[in-house]
Amino acid sequence: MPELPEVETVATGLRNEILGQSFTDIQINRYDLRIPIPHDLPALVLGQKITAISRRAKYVLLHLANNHVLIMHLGMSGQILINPSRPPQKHDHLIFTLNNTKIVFNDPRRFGLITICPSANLDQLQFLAKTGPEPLSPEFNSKYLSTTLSKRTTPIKTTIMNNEIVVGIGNIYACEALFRSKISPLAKSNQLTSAQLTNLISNIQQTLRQAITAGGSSLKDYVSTKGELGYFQNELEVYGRKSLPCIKCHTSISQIKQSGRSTFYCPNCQT
DNA sequence: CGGGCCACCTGGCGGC
DNA sequence: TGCCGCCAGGTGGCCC
Repeated sequence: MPELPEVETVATGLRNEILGQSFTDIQINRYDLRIPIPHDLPALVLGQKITAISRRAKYVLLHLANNHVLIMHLGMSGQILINPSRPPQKHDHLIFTLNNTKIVFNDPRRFGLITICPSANLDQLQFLAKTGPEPLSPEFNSKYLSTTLSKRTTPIKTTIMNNEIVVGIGNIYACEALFRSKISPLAKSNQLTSAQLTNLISNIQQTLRQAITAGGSSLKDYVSTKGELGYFQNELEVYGRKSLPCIKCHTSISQIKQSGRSTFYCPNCQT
């Protein structure tokens, strides 16, 4: 279930628990995640102190004292659990131990990944090499967006989910931000006015920030229990509401497919 | 190069 | 109860 706010929440949770600690053990139960776990990962990680923890796009980055970065991605179904009280489970693929803390990486669908690279090579890493700005950064502004979209005829929803344009906006937040902006997900990217783009950016940022705040408030539950509490489910205004009345105008919410992904929108409010 | 489609993998749910 | 098909919050590759 991870979108950007959730990954941010995970990174924050890890920072609170294991920043400054060193790896004392690693148990790898299976190597074949989306990409194979490198066989030299344990050698590069064991004994190393975590000097910083950050997030880039939907990747959690653990910066190590030996100038390597441990990179983790949750895919569609991944969880990172800190000292879980539950017994080990089938899809606990990797377990890190740091002094008294256990970090469990669980991912039933194995769309997630764990890898490591020298810090200096991070930007050239396959997954981060061609990525656009962070949605919450100053670089993601209307000037950037209008320039980048000027020749794009792709529907705006597909565009804001394109990591080369802007990273970290998943399907739910794309739907929610477009709803708040009263922009149709089908609108061609290059036909939006600069006022619309400014408004869209503002709504993307507000929605993400709001969800990060919500994630933070239930952080403890999230890391200590099941993980899939759906802490922001209550705040969703359009996602998952097919055929239910729009909360603003009571028109029935539509569900369509765009680039293979479900899109929910109000055909009356969003034009 | 832009844009659409598909595959990767497992589990949950609704329908029959 | 059981089986089947469909669906899922991500991402990159391939093909036109």
